[in-house]
Amino acid sequence: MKKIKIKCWVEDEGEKFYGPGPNELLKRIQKEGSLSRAATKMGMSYKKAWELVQRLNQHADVPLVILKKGGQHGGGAEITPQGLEIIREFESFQRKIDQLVDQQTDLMKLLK
Amino acid sequence: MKKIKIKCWVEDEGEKFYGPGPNELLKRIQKEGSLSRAATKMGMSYKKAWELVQRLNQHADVPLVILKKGGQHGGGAEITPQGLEIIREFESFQRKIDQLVDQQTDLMKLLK
DNA sequence: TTGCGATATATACGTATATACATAACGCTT
DNA sequence: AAGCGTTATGTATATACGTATATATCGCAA
Repeated sequence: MKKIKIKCWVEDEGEKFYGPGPNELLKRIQKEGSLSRAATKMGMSYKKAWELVQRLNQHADVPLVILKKGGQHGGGAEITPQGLEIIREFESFQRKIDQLVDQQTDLMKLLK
Repeated sequence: MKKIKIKCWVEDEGEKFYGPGPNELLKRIQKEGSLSRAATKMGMSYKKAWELVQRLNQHADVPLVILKKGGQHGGGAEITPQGLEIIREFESFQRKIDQLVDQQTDLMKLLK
């Protein structure tokens, strides 16, 4: 079945640093409390996940994710309140876009 | 400067066949009257452009591009009325999306 | 029938991206 | 001091992608 797809992200000087991937990663970090487990569960390599977190924190006034190493459980990861807010805003934007996509019946009629 | 970017396309069973690239190609074909010139001018290889046209025509009830080979000028390419309509509809959709993007000030405030 | 300019098509190559792997560093607990 | 699980980081490998290159095909004109 044919369908319109749309993808949005935030970039700075051509460097993407927030989009569907980072957004899902943040949500999984919140649930798992661990960057490695979050990455593994969404099929992303740990290295890539770690790099995403670096870029994310670099582009926010306040860190969105706090990574801790060592300690009782070996370390861990947690999302800051600002991180949670980004997730909410991004998904709210996504829903608005989805509504707009659903209205594009004229374009779809021209294709099979 | 940071900015929200958005990209939309139409796909069928995961195969993308219309988006910003094909849209620009169609416009250039109309201007140039030739697929090879259109591709060259937008920095796209002829092969890729030719494949795009095949996919495009395959996913419309009526061909969007007509390719002619041989003849006085060696051949050429032209856009059908349906092709022109697709361009109009796609760009109208793009403008609506751009408006929505401009309204997302809350998301941008969280990032630097 | 030869030449021209465009479309049509296959193959080889180079590059960029991501993954896999290996290893180090860390800090609490026992 | 040893062990544990996690974060931190470099390197090598694989793979997908686009591009470059080469060649064939077509139909009108001279």
